[in-house]
Amino acid sequence: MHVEGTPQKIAEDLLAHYDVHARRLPWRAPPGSNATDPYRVWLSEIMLQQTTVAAVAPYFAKFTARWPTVQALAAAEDADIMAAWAGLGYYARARNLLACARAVAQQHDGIFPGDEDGLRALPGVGAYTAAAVAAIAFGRRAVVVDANVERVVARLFAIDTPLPAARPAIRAAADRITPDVRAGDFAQAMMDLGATICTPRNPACGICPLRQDCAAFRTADPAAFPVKVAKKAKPHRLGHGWWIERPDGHVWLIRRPAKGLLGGMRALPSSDWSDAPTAAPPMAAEWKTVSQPVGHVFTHFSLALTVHVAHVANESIPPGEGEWWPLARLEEAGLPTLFRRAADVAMKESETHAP
DNA sequence: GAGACGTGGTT
DNA sequence: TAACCAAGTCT
Repeated sequence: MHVEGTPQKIAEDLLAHYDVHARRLPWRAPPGSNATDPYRVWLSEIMLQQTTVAAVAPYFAKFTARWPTVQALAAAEDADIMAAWAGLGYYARARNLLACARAVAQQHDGIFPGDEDGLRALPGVGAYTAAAVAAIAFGRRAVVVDANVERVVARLFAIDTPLPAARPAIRAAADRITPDVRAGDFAQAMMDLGATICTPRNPACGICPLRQDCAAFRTADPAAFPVKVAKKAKPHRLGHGWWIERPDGHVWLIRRPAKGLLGGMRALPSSDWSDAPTAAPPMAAEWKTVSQPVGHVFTHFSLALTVHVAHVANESIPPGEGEWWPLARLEEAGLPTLFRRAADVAMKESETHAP
């Protein structure tokens, strides 16, 4: 009969491994250093929500260079934050980032709350992020449960209840193995383990420091945990985007409504996105249609955006709110990826058919 | 509880 | 190719 790892042994084994193998990441204090800046921890945690380390790294560097403190970030213009976030996705995070920075600057004297409840009350900070910042930045014991921890814990204890129903049991198990000391290291060690060894597919059990503690390791298929229900297929949608260019090198950009998809971001004027979008151009002009639509996959649907190009006079005024943006500085407009790609194909079309 | 909410990399 | 997945939050 195998003796399952005690909670203490699991934490000890994991932290010993972490002491040697911790990933060096830009938002992590160097080994042996206790210098954790809550601002940098918080910023990294927001950026890392549903986003890979590789994608976050350049954005973290850019943000911390431009806005080194929460006060600096709080003083930034909305448009500058949104443009700097462009391409990282989940733009509600950028809106909440600014709201949170301003709340900390104005209501907390620029000092982040040091406990989970205080953090949880801030915009964009949910249960995971509050626990992570409390543990990593403030050394508080907190039960930090993200998708990595869910997977590691489900395997350690062979929890076979499907997600999301398994969440309470997983959380309770995570609570049991969370140590009273080094809570921040423990949380990051669990996430490192999930990201590098206890991966969703083909976990590297052979080099796992917890394999002797792991119930799933003793089954035929450790990767079968956690059990998940199948997701439904994404619908396909169609849409039209309108590239309106002036001979003096400007394009007409709008800003999308603050809420909803790509909310608050600059964009090309576009139709609704549906099975049968309205294809009426925003203004009378000689429109050319780019032959290949821009394909883009969002979280809950995929889109084929047909791009239409028109060259209009310098004096023309498209309908509605918007601004003429200089083509030479298009990168600074901070277009989300869909519209950046639409701009690419539109400009290629303009090149080809220039008068 | 379930759906909205981006993007890019991997399988 | 299509599906799956990533340090989740909000409604």
